[in-house]
Amino acid sequence: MRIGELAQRAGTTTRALRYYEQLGLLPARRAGNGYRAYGEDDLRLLRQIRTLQDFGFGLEETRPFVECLQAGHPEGDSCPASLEVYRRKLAELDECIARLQDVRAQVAGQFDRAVRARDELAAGASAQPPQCELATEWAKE
Amino acid sequence: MRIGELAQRAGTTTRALRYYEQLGLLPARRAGNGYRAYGEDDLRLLRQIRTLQDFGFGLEETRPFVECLQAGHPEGDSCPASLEVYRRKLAELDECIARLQDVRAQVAGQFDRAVRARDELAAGASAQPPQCELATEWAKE
DNA sequence: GTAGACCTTGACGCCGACGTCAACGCCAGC
DNA sequence: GCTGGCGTTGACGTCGGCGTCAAGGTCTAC
Repeated sequence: MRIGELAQRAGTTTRALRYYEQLGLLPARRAGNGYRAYGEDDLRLLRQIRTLQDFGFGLEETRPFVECLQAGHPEGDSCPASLEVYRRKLAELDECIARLQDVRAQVAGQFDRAVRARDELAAGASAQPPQCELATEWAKE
Repeated sequence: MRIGELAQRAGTTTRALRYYEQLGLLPARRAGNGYRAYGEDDLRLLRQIRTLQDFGFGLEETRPFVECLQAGHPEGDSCPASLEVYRRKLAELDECIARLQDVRAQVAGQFDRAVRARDELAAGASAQPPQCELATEWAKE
């Protein structure tokens, strides 16, 4: 299989494959004419890479999984190093989610405060509109 | 106030301030010798920028807030354009958090599956250890 | 033989928010 | 006058994961 076919079957591009090879992540045999030659195993590796990438893993973080498959193990995560990456990544995800939730709460607080301040100004001009915006008001204007 | 002092008081660097000026975000008056000259108002603007940056806002997203302050409004979020940015950002945050939570669940699933597969292999060699790992096992090894 | 569809390497571009360095100007204190 | 610590502009580097040329080689079909 040549690079174009592999790229297409994996839903990626030839440029990405060349990049992976440059990183030593997905080495390729060479045909007599210098063309890269891939096998079905490489498709497997590539799918593993793409899956992890969709999870937000960096390419270097996929390396243990790829090496695990290359070593002949049944799954990319059959090796301790891969499990370690899972653990690290889960911790990162938890931290990231917690941070984002905290930020969300703060931004929502600022937003509500700003809206209330605006409505109080408006209340001075007209009569008193009932102030029942306890939570975030959505898609106004 | 010269650039170094402002940077120090705002907890940032001179390079960042020059960058903001380049973007037209934080323009500076010039002293006779060509030095940038800032006032207390600029410190206010700068703090607004930094606060929003800490929330994960891009510099362009801070612009409405800065312009709002520059226009003489009491707060950076006293203007409709700023509220609009808040709304967009809240939506982005919600989407991002949901995506991360989904990813977290998938990674945790993969991790648990891989761990069970490993333990099943180990169970063949020794006796049957009680398999009670319903949830994620943490910090093993 | 020639068009065109594939392949090769190499190199620069991109995004954001600066870091870092170079080479120079300005000013205060000694 | 000279040193040291500010300031100035300009330009290139960083990080990741490629996109996008450019200039050529290779193979197939007509």
